[in-house]
Amino acid sequence: MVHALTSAYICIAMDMTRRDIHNSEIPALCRSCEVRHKGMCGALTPDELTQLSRHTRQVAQAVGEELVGESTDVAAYDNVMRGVVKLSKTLEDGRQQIVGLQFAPDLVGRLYATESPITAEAASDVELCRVPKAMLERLLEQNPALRKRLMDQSLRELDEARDWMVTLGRKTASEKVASLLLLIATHLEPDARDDRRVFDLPMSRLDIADYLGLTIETVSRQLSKLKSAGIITITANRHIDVPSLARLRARCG
Amino acid sequence: MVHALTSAYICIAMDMTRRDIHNSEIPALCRSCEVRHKGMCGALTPDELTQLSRHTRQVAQAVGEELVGESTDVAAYDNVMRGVVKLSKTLEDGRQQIVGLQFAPDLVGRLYATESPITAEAASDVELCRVPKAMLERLLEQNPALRKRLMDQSLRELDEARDWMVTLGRKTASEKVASLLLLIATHLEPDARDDRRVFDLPMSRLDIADYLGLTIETVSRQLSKLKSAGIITITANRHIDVPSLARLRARCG
DNA sequence: CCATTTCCTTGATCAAGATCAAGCCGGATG
DNA sequence: CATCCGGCTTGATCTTGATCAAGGAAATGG
Repeated sequence: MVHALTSAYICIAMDMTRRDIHNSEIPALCRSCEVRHKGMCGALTPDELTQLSRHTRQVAQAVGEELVGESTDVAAYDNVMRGVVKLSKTLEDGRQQIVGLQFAPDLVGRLYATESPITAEAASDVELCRVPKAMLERLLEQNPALRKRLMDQSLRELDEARDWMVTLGRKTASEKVASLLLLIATHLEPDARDDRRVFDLPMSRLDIADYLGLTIETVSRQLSKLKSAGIITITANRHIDVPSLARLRARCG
Repeated sequence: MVHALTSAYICIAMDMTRRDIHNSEIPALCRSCEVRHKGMCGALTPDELTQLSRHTRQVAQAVGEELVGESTDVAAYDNVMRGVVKLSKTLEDGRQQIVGLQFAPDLVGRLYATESPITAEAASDVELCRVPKAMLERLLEQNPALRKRLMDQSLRELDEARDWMVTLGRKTASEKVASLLLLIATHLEPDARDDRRVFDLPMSRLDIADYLGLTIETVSRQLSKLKSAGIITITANRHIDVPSLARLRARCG
């Protein structure tokens, strides 16, 4: 299920399209960047890129594999190339809460911390570029553009976390489920022209429940309700068709 | 109720005690920093401080006053000197969720954004130092120490937001209330030696409910339960005595 | 191919917390 | 001083979502 990666590169949010990258001075190792949106390559000098590529490893993780554990030493940062990574925290008695999802081209890993405050796991099959911690931090030191990218990602994640707190604290079960579908639809089909979205849920019902602070039964019931209300169509458990994003959004509270 | 501020200064997290500040080269305008823990002054050169002080205003806000509104232009950053600032988001129908609390010496305001994604309000009476947005961003450009401070604050806020997501999504009402008391106790009495904490709640029951994703009735009931269980003593509605922090923490789930 | 297991759905019941309602308390006001 | 008002508490009832339970569907493995 997991495709082999074909070259060493690293991508972090950068306002540069793939075409831009092709046209730039950036060495070949960066050219094959598969990330749909934008890659960070442009934030680095050719020298830095060459240096980086020597230490970067491509990693493929199957569903459920753990990238970093809670209260575990952080040895590397992972750049998401494909798939979805879930960030979670667990209470002593096993109750779990997913506190964030990361899509390409996010960087997984708490900057500067020696110990990860959260667990990062592959929610779907995932492809990663793994950079040694010290390496990235050194680059960060000397490269203002890269620094700004990561500052922006952190601030965006903070905004997203706070948005989600509203969902967790104040929305009903059906609003929660609608909000999640909307979130995933906009991340997986960001550039669709019209109001329709078709995508595969990159996570299990349990993951959904843990992200929404619900039980799987409630999630299942709410999805069934959205289905019978004609807001969505579900086939093969994971394949979702949202004929009108506007109609879905109206359910988000 | 709000004390007058006595001099222009700005304080942002910095590993420098008040004594250090007194002993340093930093000009007089910084000396009267009232923030208990650490001030940022040391992160700035005397020149920068002088320049900054010309543009900094001291502001006092009574309970309930708004510092920045949701989707409102950000013109300045506010450095909290005393009191508690609540960060909140509101749904169309009025449901509200508090998504963070800020204590001295936090900086209030979404860095770089032109539009604030959240509302910031005084939860208690508050004293602030207000810096023009452009000014701080210019300093940020040229001062690595300051940049690191703010990066660290942002990452800490992200960690805190994610911690709170567990509270919102997976804890019971009584665990939520216990978690909040613990949070406030550790912020308001950070350096108490023993296991006892005595403090005044810096927020109303409604604020507490909005922070915990509960109703005021449930909050009230849970506080009464903690009281009758002998975990806490409440006098005058706001004054809390926690004889044993460990016993409280045991309730936090 | 069938057996097993995991994931998902649906139904019945239960309980945590919301809602509705009444009253208390302390401070402000005339 | 009496009244008013906002913030808080407490009680009664209701609703939402959890829990318990059973069975179906799809993936996995022999």
